[in-house]
Amino acid sequence: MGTVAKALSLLSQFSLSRPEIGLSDMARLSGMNKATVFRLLSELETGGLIEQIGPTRAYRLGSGLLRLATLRDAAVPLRSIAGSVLDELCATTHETVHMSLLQGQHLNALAHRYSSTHATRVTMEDAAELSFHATSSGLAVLAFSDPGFVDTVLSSPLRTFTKDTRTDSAQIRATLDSIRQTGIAESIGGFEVDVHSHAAPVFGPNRHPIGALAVAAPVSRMTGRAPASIQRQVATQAQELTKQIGGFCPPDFPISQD
Amino acid sequence: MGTVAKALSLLSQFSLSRPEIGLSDMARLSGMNKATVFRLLSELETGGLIEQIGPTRAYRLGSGLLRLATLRDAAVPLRSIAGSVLDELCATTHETVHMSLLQGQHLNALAHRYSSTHATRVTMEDAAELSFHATSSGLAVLAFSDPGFVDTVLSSPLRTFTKDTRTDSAQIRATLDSIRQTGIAESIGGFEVDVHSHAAPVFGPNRHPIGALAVAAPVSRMTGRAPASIQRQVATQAQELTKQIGGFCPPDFPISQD
DNA sequence: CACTGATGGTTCAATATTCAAACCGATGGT
DNA sequence: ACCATCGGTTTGAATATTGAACCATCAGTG
Repeated sequence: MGTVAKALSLLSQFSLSRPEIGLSDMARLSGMNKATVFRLLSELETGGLIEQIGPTRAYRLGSGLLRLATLRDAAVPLRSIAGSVLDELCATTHETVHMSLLQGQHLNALAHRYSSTHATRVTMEDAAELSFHATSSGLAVLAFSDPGFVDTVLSSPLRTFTKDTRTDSAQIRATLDSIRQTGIAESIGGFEVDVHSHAAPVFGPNRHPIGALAVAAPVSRMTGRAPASIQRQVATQAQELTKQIGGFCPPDFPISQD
Repeated sequence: MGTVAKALSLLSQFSLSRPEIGLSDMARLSGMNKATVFRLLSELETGGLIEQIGPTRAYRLGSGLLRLATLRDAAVPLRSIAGSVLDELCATTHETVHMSLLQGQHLNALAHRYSSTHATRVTMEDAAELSFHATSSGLAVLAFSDPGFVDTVLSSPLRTFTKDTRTDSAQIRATLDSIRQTGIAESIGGFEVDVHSHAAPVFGPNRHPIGALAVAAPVSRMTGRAPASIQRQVATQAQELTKQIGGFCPPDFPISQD
């Protein structure tokens, strides 16, 4: 692992639940030497990617990220594009919709929209981590990830979130096969009880999945023609999103492409 | 310069006007060897901070920045806080307001608001670079930066943007002294003709300036009591912003602090 | 077609950087 | 006073980085 990769791995130690990390903690979390971590953190700090807090001397993500994200957004307005896609999908499905982003080994919620049509809705938290095996978004991404990554994910312990969480790796592989046929993933109460969600993968410029677009509804409303309708809509919107960010579907993706 | 710093310096080569950069270009721009640049770019890519575009093989800022910026924003909601401060300042001054962020050696616009009160307004571009010696925001930041940085800035060539741009370094130092007295910086047509702007610095947790809050108006409207009113408002809002992001004014800052 | 000058990407020996463990001063709890 | 922990610094030994030259490919040009 190169030096830069190590430095970047420090960045990914930060999360919603751990927004600030001290030097020694960081060394432990990353499994690297304290001196190494210190130097890396110092360099990241002068680069503005992290900053040190006064009294406790802990580190947190820095303000320079805002500028870089602004520039990224200007070059490839994913957020705004995703925004309009989310608005559209939310308006037509009348359910909670969200988009997630694949970040290294993790899938995280990036943005979401609630519909005001129904009194009950599925609630979400931005930047929340999504499980690969238990969420529709995770399955959608996994189905089109390279086999090595799938092996990595499925060979690590699969957490049970609800009584309906599927944790049998062979069964999940079968599910991935069927997702590859349809381009749509589904999870019924596997991550949160009473939530039935559909998701479609979104692809980047390298034809690899970069995330997923999903619709999450209460189980009770997903009856009759509702699932089929939502599947169609989430699939087309995900396709649209892929196209607008300059991405391409992989050759084996089932839905029409140009 | 360490390896990580070099890698990060590649990131800062991207700008609004150069959102995509090829390998050779990047090597030229950064003054580093092509092989070095390639390895750094590769590592940054696996880290998700940049990504490579299909056909042309050029590089651009990556989607991983969105997640990091989201996390940063969750930890220190500068963007949302700045948003409400900008809204407030815009509503009370009826002029274009913006916030800028100090990023290493550069000051960049981060967010802005237009007022719809007047038919004429000053327009802005997000992530645009602001000159230190010619803008009110730049002067506000410079006045409270450490002397070494001031020397660096003032000893490099000072670009002339308009006929009213001040480029005499001794004169600028005198201006900085008076800014230190008042806590407010001013620029009349020094950066863009016909623009009269006022700015106040915003401080981070280390009592160092992290950026500035500014109000930019047409020269013709800055008459009578208008400047004094704007100065008061931008100063109090900048103070408020500093407080809300967990920052502290330096000991020599003239405006009341706790 | 061959030549030219780009491009992105790769190789390898010389070299500068990074690593790991021990150490330091300060702080805080017992 | 003690012990543990903190952030930070030093050391020779180990390792990664460097830069020039090289390759394949492409686009334009005579």
